[in-house]
Amino acid sequence: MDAFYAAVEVRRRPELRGKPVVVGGTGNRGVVAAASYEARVYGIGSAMPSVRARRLCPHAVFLPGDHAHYAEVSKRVMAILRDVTPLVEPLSLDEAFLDVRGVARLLGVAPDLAVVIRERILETEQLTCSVGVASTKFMAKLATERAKPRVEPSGPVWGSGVHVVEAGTEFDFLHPLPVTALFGVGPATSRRLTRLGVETVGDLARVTESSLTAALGASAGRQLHQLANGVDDRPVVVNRRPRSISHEETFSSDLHAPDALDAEAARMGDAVARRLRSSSLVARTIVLKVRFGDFKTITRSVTLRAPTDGAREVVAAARELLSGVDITPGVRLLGVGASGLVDASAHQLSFDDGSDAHPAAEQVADQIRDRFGSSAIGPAVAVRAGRGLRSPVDSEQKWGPDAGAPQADGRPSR
DNA sequence: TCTGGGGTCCTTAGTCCA
DNA sequence: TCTGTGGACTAAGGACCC
Repeated sequence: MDAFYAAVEVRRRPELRGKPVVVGGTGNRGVVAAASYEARVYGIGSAMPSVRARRLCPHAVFLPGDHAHYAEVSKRVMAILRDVTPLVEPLSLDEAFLDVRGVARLLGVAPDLAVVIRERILETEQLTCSVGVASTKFMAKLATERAKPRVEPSGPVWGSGVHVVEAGTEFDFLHPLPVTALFGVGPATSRRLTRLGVETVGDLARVTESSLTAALGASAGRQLHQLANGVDDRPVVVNRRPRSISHEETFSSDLHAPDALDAEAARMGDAVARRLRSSSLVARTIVLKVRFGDFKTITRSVTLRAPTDGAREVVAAARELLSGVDITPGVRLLGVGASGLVDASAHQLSFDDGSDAHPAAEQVADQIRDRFGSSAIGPAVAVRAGRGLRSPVDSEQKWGPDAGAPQADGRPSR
């Protein structure tokens, strides 16, 4: 999807059409989640601090974002794709891989299907998307980038919408691209490759695999060597089970009070447990993430005796991990996560595993939240500490702390 | 400039055990 | 019984993606 969150907001509020629209954190610690192409003309891009975006284009419309709504729209768009083929692998809310080899005889060849998909999404959702067609996943992704709208100083230039990499022309397409275009090449890898004299994918293809593995490690070296040479045999995978579930939050100002942090850990642990239950998963490992005022980030984790989806166990583990962390420098961000996930149904509870994974009280709490909203009930420690019971959904809607959010520990702002 | 939130995967180091 | 080795597992951190 093109500038997905921003496009969805413009659809809801047609008066914003043609204007620079920025979706993301509205506070001074937030970042941009999506920018309309009109906003990108000013140099605004995703992951940019909101403060900087505001400086670049003060008259842009800044919106806080509505994750639940985007998820709804995404579900409908994915349904359109599944109408074409059942082999759909969602990559995020606004991206998916399709394997259309099996439906070509029935519905038409891939380039024609790409046009059909664009038309259907535009017709039913009034949203534009770009489609890349190629013989491998990573090449299709690069082709999609080529099909997307571009930004020039004079304004947005709407792209072709579909880009096809014909068989036999893969290297003509691939080799002139900068290495940073490849999936998995970020700033750190790019720096190392520059030291090897590698600027383009073509340069990369000429480096031996052994040189690459020596510079980047066995896994990354091998993978990049293959990609640069057009090799990518990953299939489209339809049902991926999540590997981890987490909640984290940056505070509007650093927290110092142990009680306040303890309450936050409890609230986030409760939210994580609830999401585990709603996904019918249990977790073996609980992870606490702490980012200090100087941005130094640590994680602490514990593997439980038995997998759980119980709020009591998750919260207890998170609080225990927090108690072992020196918080005196002040905490900018706190997060609680669960990994080592297995299907709840596959996990047989034993009599002596120390957990009762589905206490009746938690099921009732889930029902109350389903009916009256997620702020209707929460862990007592969060209530006692006077923190609002922000729900997982509320948290998902945020890209950084609110503008003007109250100080959680009552300290004056710096 | 000043860095969100949700994820995935990889590397390294330490420990336990056969 | 002692020692070495390698695999499995755990913990922590880093890079990367949308």
